[in-house]
Amino acid sequence: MVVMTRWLTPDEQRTWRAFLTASRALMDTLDRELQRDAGMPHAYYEILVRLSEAPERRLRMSELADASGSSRSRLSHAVARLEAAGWVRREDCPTDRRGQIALLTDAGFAELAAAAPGHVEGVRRHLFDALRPTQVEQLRQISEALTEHLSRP
Amino acid sequence: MVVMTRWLTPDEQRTWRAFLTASRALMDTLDRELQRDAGMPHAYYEILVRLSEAPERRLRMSELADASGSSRSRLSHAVARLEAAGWVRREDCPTDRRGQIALLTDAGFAELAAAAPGHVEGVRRHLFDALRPTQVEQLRQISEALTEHLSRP
DNA sequence: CGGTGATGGTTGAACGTTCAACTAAAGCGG
DNA sequence: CCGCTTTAGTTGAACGTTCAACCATCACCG
Repeated sequence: MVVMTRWLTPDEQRTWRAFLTASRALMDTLDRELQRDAGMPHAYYEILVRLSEAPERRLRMSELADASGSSRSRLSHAVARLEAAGWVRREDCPTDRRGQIALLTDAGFAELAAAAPGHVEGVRRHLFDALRPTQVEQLRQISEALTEHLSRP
Repeated sequence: MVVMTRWLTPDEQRTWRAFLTASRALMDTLDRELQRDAGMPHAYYEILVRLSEAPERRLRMSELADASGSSRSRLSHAVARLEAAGWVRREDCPTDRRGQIALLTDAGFAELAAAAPGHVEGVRRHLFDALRPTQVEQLRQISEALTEHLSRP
């Protein structure tokens, strides 16, 4: 079956490349800052954040994977490292013998508390300082539409 | 010196998380599709694209690095792999004996031509089909503002 | 019940990226 | 022309991610 490719218009082309460049540059910058100042990649930071927001600072591995946007495998490896660093602990799940619960230790919480201000400052400087309030609102709507669309059939 | 952290407002918080989730999901999806259909990660695809657009399909390594948003080191490793696959070749630069020129081979061009339609279709489906024309325009302006801002002092 | 498929999570290998160290050549000031 | 700094690019090790295979347990249904 022959299917015609729906190529991008020049405008779309330009938007796509601009988005690619901008989001890559932003993420790279924040990742590098976090690595330099807190010794951890952004993915690990986000795992700690999600744990810190959970009731009792504990979450099932799969919920944590969903919340932090990691694959299960990625999370397994990551939690193994975070556990070695003493920032996270694992416990068996009482209601499901297959399950594991990850919990943020006090040391992990302290680490997060130390890293947060610098990182938030970075997000503000590199992202929000570049945008007008209208654009912030637009970016939110675009992002939400995108996520909505991506999580469909 | 004590510096007060400029925390994020709830609106900014929401925007930041939405953006994070959306861009990660989008990139992951496109990367996975490209890996499945063309056997290469998105970063390699982009290197091939930039080479294909250059005069005579050749670029200095550093120009290629800038154009494709890679670090020099990343590009070195990547080109080594692309060369092993027969898609790219290296040549000495005649005007600067330190320099290297990467050039896209016919095999590489063919590979790219085979991969492009599927990938473009993915970009259209996952990104542009989710947005209204106004939003596409907004996203472009936001992205350009961001890049502009990031490439400053 | 007992089988069958789905779910939760881990593992190791292959891969790609980063970081710091390094070589070599170019540019520049005296 | 000689040192000094800068630029171009590579290298290897450490790290993080992906992918596929895997084990264990659970849930459902005949």
